[in-house]
Amino acid sequence: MRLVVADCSALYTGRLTAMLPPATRLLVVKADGSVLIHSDGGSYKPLNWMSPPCTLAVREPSEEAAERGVTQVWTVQHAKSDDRLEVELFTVHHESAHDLGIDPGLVKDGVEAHLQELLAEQIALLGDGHTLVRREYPTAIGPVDILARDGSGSTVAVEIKRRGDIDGVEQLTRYLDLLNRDPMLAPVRGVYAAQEIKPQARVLAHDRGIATLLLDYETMRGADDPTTRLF
Amino acid sequence: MRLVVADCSALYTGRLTAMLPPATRLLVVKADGSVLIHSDGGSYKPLNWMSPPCTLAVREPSEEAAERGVTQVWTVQHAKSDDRLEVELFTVHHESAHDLGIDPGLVKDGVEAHLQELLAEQIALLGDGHTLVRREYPTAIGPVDILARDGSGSTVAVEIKRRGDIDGVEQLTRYLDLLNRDPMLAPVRGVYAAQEIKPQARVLAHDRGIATLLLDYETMRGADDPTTRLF
DNA sequence: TGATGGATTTCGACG
DNA sequence: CGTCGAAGTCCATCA
Repeated sequence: MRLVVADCSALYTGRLTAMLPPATRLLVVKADGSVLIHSDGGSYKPLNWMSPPCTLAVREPSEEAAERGVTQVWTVQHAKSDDRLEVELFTVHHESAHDLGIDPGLVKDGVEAHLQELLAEQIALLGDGHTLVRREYPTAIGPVDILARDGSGSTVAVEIKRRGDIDGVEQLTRYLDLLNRDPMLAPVRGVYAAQEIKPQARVLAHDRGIATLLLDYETMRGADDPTTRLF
Repeated sequence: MRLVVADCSALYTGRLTAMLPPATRLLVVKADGSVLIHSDGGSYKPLNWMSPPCTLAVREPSEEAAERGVTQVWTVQHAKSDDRLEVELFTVHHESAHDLGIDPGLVKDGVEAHLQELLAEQIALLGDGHTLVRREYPTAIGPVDILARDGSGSTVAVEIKRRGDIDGVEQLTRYLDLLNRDPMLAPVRGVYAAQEIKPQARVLAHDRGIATLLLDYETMRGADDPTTRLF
């Protein structure tokens, strides 16, 4: 990995065109040739970048560019598309290279898949007497997150989201349309379960006879068997 | 901005729980206190990070940690939530600090808004005889990207996407349902225009009587007035 | 290898 | 300040 702090300007052309006026920035060149241009603010997203696979070529500035104070020109060309990033470097304030080796990677716990696990374990959150039929119940248009039966034996389809937006309601509606055509299952009720449900999504869901269920991850995690946790 | 290259491990707890085993990585501390942990590969996204507003506290390791070789512990606490990032540093290979100043920011050209402008200018792409009614035609559930009339005077509603996914078809369907209730406009045809249309979206659109139109940005940009371009 | 859907999404616009 | 939709989205999973 190469780190360069320099005054620079940049031009990206590809899926869009984006220009970066001259300023002092951090340039990171990773082992795979990818380049990140970071400012001293914002979030984790660089101002500009090139994703691998790509190649970096460093060359001398043209005479015209040299007169503007440019000392190096970086051309980063994507290997499989016309995406290209051109960086003009003026003063270089810092430069260093480091051997990092390969990274063992990240271990995650607590994403939507985990919410689904927990709700399947704690299916009574849907109401007393509910039993799990199965997770990822397959249909022609994709799997339903959870299929269950309520106390009276009728079918319940559950769509789980971390953030309950309107598109999740659309998705569940499509599943319900399909499931209700199956005489073995019909009538099927819908439940939209999420850690957070947007007002518009709630309104649309209730409008379509779909119940909403707010999931409390901390509580659910607390109630689950701690031996199944990753760490 | 502070740059540190060090052997480190990290633990993030907040919206999820994520663990990073020990390895050599780049740590970036931005002026606003935010922290990025980058490996020497992947994309522009860090392995782990903390977004501003947050505060970084550096402290000595506990006795137990010191015995494991830990030399520093960084605790990055989000200001408004319980999100927290804990980094244990072992050997530090590099450390430097740089004053970057504020960044003038990025200038973009060629996003969805631009596609909409170009299609409005070149409305005949919908077919001979089409005329523009207006862009961002307001409805109760949000603005329709483009409203036009075809050669015979009947109304056409256009939804524009860069990438034509299934949700765009759903969106246009909702608009059409609504617009078709207006006797002044009905019957309204739908056109789904995008630089790329996913097969499922195409099938669903045609199933609902919605036409699809593939947009070629380069050609459209070539046909437009070059003086209106940003650069 | 391409399609699909989630994401610690981030980011910008608008009400 | 929330809400909503786009993004050079990235990314893993699955067919």
